[in-house]
Amino acid sequence: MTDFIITSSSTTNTAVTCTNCNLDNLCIPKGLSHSEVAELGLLVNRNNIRQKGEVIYHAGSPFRGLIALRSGSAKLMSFDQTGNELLVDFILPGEILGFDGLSSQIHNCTAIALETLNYCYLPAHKIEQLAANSPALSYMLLQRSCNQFDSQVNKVMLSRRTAEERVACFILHISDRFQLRGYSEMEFRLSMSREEIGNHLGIAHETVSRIMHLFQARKLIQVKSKQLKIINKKELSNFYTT
Amino acid sequence: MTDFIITSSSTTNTAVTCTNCNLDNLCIPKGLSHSEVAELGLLVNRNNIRQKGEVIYHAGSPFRGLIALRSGSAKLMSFDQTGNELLVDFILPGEILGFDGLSSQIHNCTAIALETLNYCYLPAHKIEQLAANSPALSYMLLQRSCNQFDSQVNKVMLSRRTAEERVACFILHISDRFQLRGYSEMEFRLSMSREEIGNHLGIAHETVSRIMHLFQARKLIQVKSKQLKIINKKELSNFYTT
DNA sequence: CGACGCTTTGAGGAGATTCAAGACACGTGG
DNA sequence: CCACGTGTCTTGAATCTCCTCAAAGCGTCG
Repeated sequence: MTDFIITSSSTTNTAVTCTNCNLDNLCIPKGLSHSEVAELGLLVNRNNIRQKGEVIYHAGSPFRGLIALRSGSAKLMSFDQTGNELLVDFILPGEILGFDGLSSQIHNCTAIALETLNYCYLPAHKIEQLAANSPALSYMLLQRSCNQFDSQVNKVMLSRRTAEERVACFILHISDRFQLRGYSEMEFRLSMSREEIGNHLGIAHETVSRIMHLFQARKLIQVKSKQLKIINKKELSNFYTT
Repeated sequence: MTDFIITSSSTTNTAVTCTNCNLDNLCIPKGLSHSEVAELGLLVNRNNIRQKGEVIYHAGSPFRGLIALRSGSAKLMSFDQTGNELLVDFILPGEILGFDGLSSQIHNCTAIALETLNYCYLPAHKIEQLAANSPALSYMLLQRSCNQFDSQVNKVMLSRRTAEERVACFILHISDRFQLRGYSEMEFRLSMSREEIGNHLGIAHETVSRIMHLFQARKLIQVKSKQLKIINKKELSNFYTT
């Protein structure tokens, strides 16, 4: 069976810059001019690798820059004083990581690889430099950051819905993000465990499992461990729209 | 009894600019140089008034700029397709409103006055201009925006805790924000209803009421309708730290 | 092949919701 | 100034959703 782990096809290309990266319409370059992308390309630090379970940055460590995921996937975790942990978000290729450290210059969250991954990073001291040279780029960063705010608002809204609605929304959201990256939106492999999904959605992992199998019984999806196939996308979305 | 509605003492001063505003160390100017504050002052549109219940901006309307609250208080609401509403945040003087529209140029949220309020606003087309002239200022906006992200993460974390923990946290958080603005942190008047608190915390308004009176029975607070007095702040904070 | 971790499934229990009804506060008009 | 009406707040009882605890199945990797 095909493995749906996302891998950038250009990782084998040694001369990749932001200009010829295949994620350019998802990542920071999206919407920038040629010359701006070229300038960005000169400042970016490429080909950083992490294996499954390895930390990209720790909560409490100084902010060293923004990170753009090239391939693989990661999870963004937050911890409070009581040791309670929250899986803030799953990160897919083309998505930006690190905003949690920009405000105070200290990371509030910990980023951990869910599988082998490759990322680029834009050093902190170069962000201000960019802001000076390219207002459009700095405005774009601001937009990206605000976008994260919007998606957090959606997350809070979701936390008010029932467990079934949350799981339906999670499946559809992941599906959309796979599609945006050129992968099948109907059948894919989840790189995260039930435990991690549950943590992210605010429900017990047993509940995640129960509901996925309930959806299977209703012929909305087909699930076997980490492999997932959407059968009736429309009804699945009606599910949490109504 | 003193009314705890926050009012900027300088509203009667006709020549207020960012340079002599008494909220300068809470609002956008915080951390900026004299000349930067002066430049900001020239771009800002002042003395906009809204009465209780009036809308500052609507979800779906085009982004027209960032708003800094001078006096009074507001609530930031979000609505999903199903008509479900979420009270995203309460806004106090010195806080920035409008990030929800910066990413897509269309507001995702609706901002509504909780009482008579006064605000300044920085028009959208001037934000890019500012970014060009003052990298520090644009970087500051980015920081502010990321800060919002951090506080949303905290909000999601809070949504995992029990109802009692949420109410305790809400009281302490409001208390801290009053203190930061120079008002008593131990006794104040809530400008929002139980319904609005419940919506914000993700619990029924009956539960808010029950728990506040439970806290009163435990001699942690004293509550009478909208008037609130903190008796034992330490134990109240232990409450959700342990 | 065995051990470990992840997933599934079941039963009982706790916390919060919903519905309902009464108390209180505030503003309006007589 | 008081009576009235409306909206907010409080309190109670029944219900429900989801959690916790427990144990068994499945897969994977050394």
